[in-house]
Amino acid sequence: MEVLRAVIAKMITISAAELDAFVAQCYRKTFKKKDFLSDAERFVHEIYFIEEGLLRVMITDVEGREHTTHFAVEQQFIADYNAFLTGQRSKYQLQALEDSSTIVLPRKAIEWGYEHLQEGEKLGRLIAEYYFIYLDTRLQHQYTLSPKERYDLMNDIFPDIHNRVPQHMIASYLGITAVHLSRIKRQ
Amino acid sequence: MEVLRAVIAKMITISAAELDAFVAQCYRKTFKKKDFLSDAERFVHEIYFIEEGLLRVMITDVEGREHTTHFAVEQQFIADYNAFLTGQRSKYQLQALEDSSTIVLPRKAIEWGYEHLQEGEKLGRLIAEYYFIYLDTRLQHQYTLSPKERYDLMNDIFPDIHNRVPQHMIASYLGITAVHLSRIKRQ
DNA sequence: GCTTATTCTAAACATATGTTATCGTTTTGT
DNA sequence: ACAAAACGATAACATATGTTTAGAATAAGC
Repeated sequence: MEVLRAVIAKMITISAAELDAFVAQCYRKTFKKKDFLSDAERFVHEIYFIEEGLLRVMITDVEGREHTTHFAVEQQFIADYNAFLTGQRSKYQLQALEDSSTIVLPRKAIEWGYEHLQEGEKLGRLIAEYYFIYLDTRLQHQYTLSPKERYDLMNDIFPDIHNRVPQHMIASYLGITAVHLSRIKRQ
Repeated sequence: MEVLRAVIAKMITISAAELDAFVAQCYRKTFKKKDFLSDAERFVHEIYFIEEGLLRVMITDVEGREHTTHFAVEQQFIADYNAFLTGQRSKYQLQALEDSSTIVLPRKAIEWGYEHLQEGEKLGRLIAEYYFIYLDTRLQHQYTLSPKERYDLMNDIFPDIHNRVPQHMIASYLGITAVHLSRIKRQ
């Protein structure tokens, strides 16, 4: 749990005792490649912290088509945070794209944190802000960048993604089809 | 400022004295139809609370095309929250679509709130969460609903929008062209 | 190590959606 | 009250992007 402790300690001021108490309420859970952490239509009561591996968030539309909306790797949090917050059924699925090791932060631990950690609310605020910034920035790119530019940007930010996830998922993440991405790369 | 006080009091537990002190750091600002509250490429240091009127958030792409990303009305907050949080230059513009009255929450007031209000951090968390949920839900709809369905949904949620904003902005908000929206309505 | 499944590219084809232009109608500003 | 601007509908046309299919290259599973 060392990495999780370090990540939290970087976000807020927190004592070792507080960290102990918080982390004691979390537990490790591992997933094999292609496992689903969480399915659509379920109620969501946990956030995952990724120790090792690579996961994605996807959503399935009425025609049964999958859309990948998010990739996450080591030292990041991942969840259907919307369903977690609103209490509504999940619309997303979380899936491991590699064998992965996660730490589960159950709702109880998080709410305990809001009440008992000195800066628990601040941690919650920072996480929500982080999620918002991530989403909004992606949206901005969707509006202002061409598929090709989004593709190049992704390669800058996450250079080894090609070796870790299949291209059709990258295409989906970029909002285009696999065929179209292949065409773009040709040029 | 009564409405702002009420909205805040509904979100967190807060004393009248705290509210007084907070609200004293805010001030009213009015805008005429078509005025810009805030321009792109600026640094953002305020959040607006809408007392009266209707505003939009828009972004301009490289080809000079405007995309409307958000409408907001009475009793809602509006801002380029991304730029506010990250300290980067604004990518969005905020524009009044009707003569509007707002209350400006300067960064100083908000940061003062985090430090001095009993539940200041919680208020910040709730606002960030609200923004996130809003964005994420829109994204979900973009993935899973057809333009026609998104149009119908918008009419359910915001029935009088047609009388308040021109159709080409609604189309832009839905992610389609004005011509296409006109075609959809014909059916 | 062999067999099966997955992945990427390519070509041919299909189409939803965008673009441009026109024309009444409505709204706005002075 | 009038002129100018903005707006909504429509038609004709253009095209970027999606769809389907096939085959060769890789990777995965037992």
